Formats: sequence, structure tokens, C-alpha cells
Amino acid sequence: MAKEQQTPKFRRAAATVRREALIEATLACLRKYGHDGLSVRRIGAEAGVSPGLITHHFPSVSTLIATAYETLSMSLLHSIEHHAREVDSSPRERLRRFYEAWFAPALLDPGLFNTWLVFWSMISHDAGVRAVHDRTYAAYRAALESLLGQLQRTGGVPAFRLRPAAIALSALLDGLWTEASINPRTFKPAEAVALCEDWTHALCAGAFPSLHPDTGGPSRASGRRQRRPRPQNRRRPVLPIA
Amino acid sequence: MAKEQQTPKFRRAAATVRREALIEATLACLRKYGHDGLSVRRIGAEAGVSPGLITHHFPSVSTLIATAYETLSMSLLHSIEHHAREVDSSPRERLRRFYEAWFAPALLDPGLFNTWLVFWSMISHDAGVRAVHDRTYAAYRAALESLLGQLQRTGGVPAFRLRPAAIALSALLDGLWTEASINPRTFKPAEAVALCEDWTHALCAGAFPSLHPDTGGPSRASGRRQRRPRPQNRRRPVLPIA
DNA sequence: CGCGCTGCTATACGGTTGTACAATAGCAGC
DNA sequence: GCTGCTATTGTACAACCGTATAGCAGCGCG
Repeated sequence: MAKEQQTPKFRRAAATVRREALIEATLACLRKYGHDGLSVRRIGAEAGVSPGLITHHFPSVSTLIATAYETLSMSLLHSIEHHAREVDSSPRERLRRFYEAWFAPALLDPGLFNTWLVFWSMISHDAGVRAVHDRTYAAYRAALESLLGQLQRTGGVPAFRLRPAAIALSALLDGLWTEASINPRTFKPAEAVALCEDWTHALCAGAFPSLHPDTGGPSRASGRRQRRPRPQNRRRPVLPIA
Repeated sequence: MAKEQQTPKFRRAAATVRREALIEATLACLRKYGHDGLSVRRIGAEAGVSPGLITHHFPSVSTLIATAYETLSMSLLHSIEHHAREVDSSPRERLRRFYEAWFAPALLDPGLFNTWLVFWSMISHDAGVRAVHDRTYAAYRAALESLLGQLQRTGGVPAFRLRPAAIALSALLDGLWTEASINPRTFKPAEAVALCEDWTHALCAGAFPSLHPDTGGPSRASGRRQRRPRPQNRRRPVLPIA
């Protein structure tokens, strides 16, 4: 009994690495358990650590979630951008690779979608999470604007307004990703890529009138119908639910 | 004291109307409290009813949620379709009115988005909710396919494959609706309508190659690049997170 | 080797959750 | 008007939640 294998009850770690470990444990929990994963006890168990530690390292649990949100979001964006930039080829090709990365199997994990749902559902409650969303959404849009800007400088591509174009493309990507994550049987990832490629094609063909640079606002967006008499003055409520 | 205003402690109701009232109370709770709204106590309080009643009328709380999901989803779809069909005009105009209804103020309520997040987050756990999603998504896609089919029969519009077109349009609508619900300041509803109108315009211009009727699958979707050598055999993981 | 800083654990607390079940009472039918 | 069916209530229960806090213990430093 002289040389007992007395394993230490816990190991100390620098605050930085412990915080990082907690963030990774949080992401693992959200991925595995979805909305039930953001519990100090569950995250602590995942990290092999006492529940009280997370409130010791983070002012509150929502701060931890917000940090995890920013970490994951930026990591994904960098991975996708890196994948798109890998081959040195035309902007059009880079955009296509961006789509491919967006619908790669790793991105279509249902656990990842559930993670995102948790982030989204916290936006309306927590100001920190909302700030992270605004930052990361801006970063995604900036990435798309960069790719689209390179595309615009390609010969034969008509000029278009970058910001609304990026908004539309981002929405298309998000919408396809959402449905693909919910029900993988609706369409194959390659179909999603093809639909995004179609969008690129239409953009290059100048088929999006409201994106023309001289189009100031959306009021003149439709172009042809200047007279919009707002026909039904008696506003029929679109949402009859109480 | 002879004529006491003795209010009955509760009122009996037929099972049907009580279930309906509980469904409406559920929707109100989800709208107000988001994910914290699906508690028997909160729903019961909203309906002015004891918590035990909901487990008495519904086998479980997830069944109630699934029913509420289907009710709200179909109600919204019918409202939007009704709004689109109101004027008897061109298919193109009906499609535009569909977009307008989609981004009407009532649909951009943050509470509605939070409600949807709850539904979405239950899909991976509950088979009933998943079935409701599959049904309602199919209904939405069918509605879009109907509108797009009418558009296709218009003179001057090239033929296109209905199903992937509806999938793409649905994704665009959903993606724009999501971001508009999260952050109303990113773009105005009219801009979203304009971007959808752009999509319609491109479709009518035949600017979506993969939607051409002869295009069989997504493998030939990109059209031009037949040789796709899958360049990087060492698959760099897109998601480096553990 | 031992001191001491502090990362970390363990527990307690008041609150919430879903489910179960016995008791109550509205109200319809006779 | 009384009776009986059953919708409804109220409570009990065990499990979980986030936070606060007192004290243990790893481990660097002297």
C-alpha cells in the first residue's frame, strides 16, 4: 500500500485553456443534446469537470454560449473560405467551391443544425448572442461580397450591387442548408450546389433587375410597374391567428 | 348573502373545443416565451386551465406541439395563398403577391420566428413533429409548384423543372424570412420582395441552367464541366471542430 | 520541503420541470 | 330536482435547473 496509484482528483489548468475546453465541451453538448445540452451540469460532465467551474470561468452561461457561437461560426466560415480558396482559379470556380463546402457532409450534420437552433433561439433573449449573430452574419456577408466582387471584375459580367446580392445568396444558402439539415431526403447536396450555381449563372447573365447599380431602393426595384396603387385599402390580415 | 355571485370554479367543455383552445394557448405561449413556453403550467395558465388538463387531453406534450405546428403552418399557408389569389391577374402578379404576403409585418414577428425554432428543434427528437414538417413542407412546395406551373404556361416563359425550382424558391423565401426575423434592420421587407422578384425574372428569362427539363440529375447539372476529377483526394475536413 | 495562491470541488438553496393520481364538481339526462 | 358521468382540479413526487459559497487540494514558487 506504500505506492498507491493515487490519481489526482482533478488537474489544474490555465484559465485560457480551461475556457477553451469548456467551449468545446459546450459545442459537443449542443451537438449531442440540442437544447437540453446547455446545462452547466451536462457541459461540466462533458468536460470532465465540476458544474460550478463554468460559472467560475464565465460570468454566466449565456456568455459561454455566445463565445461558443462565435467560435463555431467563425471556424466554419474560415474552413469554407479556405476550401473555396484552395485552387487558384476563376472567381466563378471559387464560388462553386464555396457552395460545395457549404453542403459538405460535415455541414449537414443534424447535430450542427440543432446547435444553430439553440444559438438562434437565444438571440431574442440575450444581447451578447445577438451581437455575435450580427458580427458573424456580417462576416459571412462580407465573405460573399468578396467572392461576388471578384466575380464582378471578371470580363463579361455586368455590374451589380454587392450588398443585396450577398444577402440574396446568403438567404439561398441558408434556406437550402436548413431544409437539407431537417430532411436530408428532400434533395441531395449536389442538387443544392446546382441550384446555387444557377443563381450565379443568372447573376452573370444580368437576370436580376433589382441588383442593377442604378437601382436605388426597393421601391423602384420591380422596374416595370411604377404605379403601385396599393389596391386593397382594407388590409386583410395575413395572420388570422390570435 | 342569499344571492351569492358564485362563479363556477371551471367550465366544462367538449373535448374538441377544449383541445382547440389548448392549441391556441400553446401557440400564444410559444410566441410569447419561445422555448420556455412549452411548459404544461404556462400553457395551462394561458388557457386559464389547470396544468393537469393538457396531459388529460393529449397523450403527451409533444403531441400537442405537433398539432399546434400543423395548425399554424397550414393556417399561414392558406392565408398567404388567399392573399396571392385575391386579384385575378397574371401568374407573375400572383407570385409577387405571394412574396408580399410572405414578408408582411405579421409574418416577420420575432415571436413567430421563435415559435418556428421550437418546432424545428423538436423535429430530431419527435417523430410526430417530423411528420408534420414533412407534410407542411410538401404543402408549401406544392403551393409554389402550382404558382410556378401557372407561370410556366404563360407565353414566353421557357420550360423548367417544377420541383427543384420550388425547392430553390422555398429556400430563398425561408432564408430571407429567417434573417429578417432575426435582425429586421439588415434589409427591409420590400428589398426581400425585390430579391424574390429578381428570382422570378431570372426564371422567366431561362437563366437557371440546371432547371432545364432535359437536365436529368445534379451530376450533369453544372452543364459545362463534364470532367470533375475530384481534385483533392486527401479530403481536408471542412469542419475541424471535434 | 513546505508554504500559499487559486483553480476547483462539493454542497445547499429556491426554483422549475413533466407526470401521476385521488378528489372535486360542472352539467346533462332522466 | 336528483343522479351519475367525467371533465377538471389540486397536490404530491422525483428530477432537474442556475447560482452562490465555503473549503479542499493541485502545484508553482521560495
